[in-house]
Amino acid sequence: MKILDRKFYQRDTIIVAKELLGKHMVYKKGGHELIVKITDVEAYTGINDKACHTYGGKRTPRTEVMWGLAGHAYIYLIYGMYACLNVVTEEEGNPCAVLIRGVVPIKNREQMTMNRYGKVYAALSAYQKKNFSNGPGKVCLALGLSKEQNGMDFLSDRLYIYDSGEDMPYEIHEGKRINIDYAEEAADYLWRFSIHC
DNA sequence: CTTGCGATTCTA
DNA sequence: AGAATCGCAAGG
Repeated sequence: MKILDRKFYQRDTIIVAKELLGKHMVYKKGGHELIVKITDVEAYTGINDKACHTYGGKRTPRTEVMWGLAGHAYIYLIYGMYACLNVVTEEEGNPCAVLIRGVVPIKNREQMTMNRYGKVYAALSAYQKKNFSNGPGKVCLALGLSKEQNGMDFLSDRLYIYDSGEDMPYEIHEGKRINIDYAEEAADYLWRFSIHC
């Protein structure tokens, strides 16, 4: 088990996105150690990417974290009710990030179920189990992440990503990013990466 | 201050 | 297919 270091994140966003697949993310909260495997991500490549929040060099209080050091968490609120988790990449001043779209629970699934539904896992419907954390809003709900954790460092005691050492027999699926129709030609870039599980 | 809308989710 | 729901950014 090897914790990803700063250099891992300070690289090309597409590469980091692909390499995050299959890695384990740890978040400790309220005495619980929540661990998930990353299965679905999207790359947002900064000022030249029409779908990116920093497109055209846009720098606002919300996007400030993306302009900073790689390996920090960029968490923002979407549609007034859901949080989305991103990992900042590239060198400082090159505001890019990887959106975590989907994960599967590895440890403390029961706690995640409480976070999300206030129930025990066994009480969930088949539909709820199947779609437990397969969307960016769901990932944050399950882990208990919200805007308050914006700017957290992925190189800290409470939040980090590690390589579990298991080999990656997975085939990486490439597709178009979701819900960015406004981004014109950038909407067609194949910058969504996922593994099956 | 006002306005328009979004890297979504759930239900019908 | 539609509603829920509000922070954020841009413009006046």
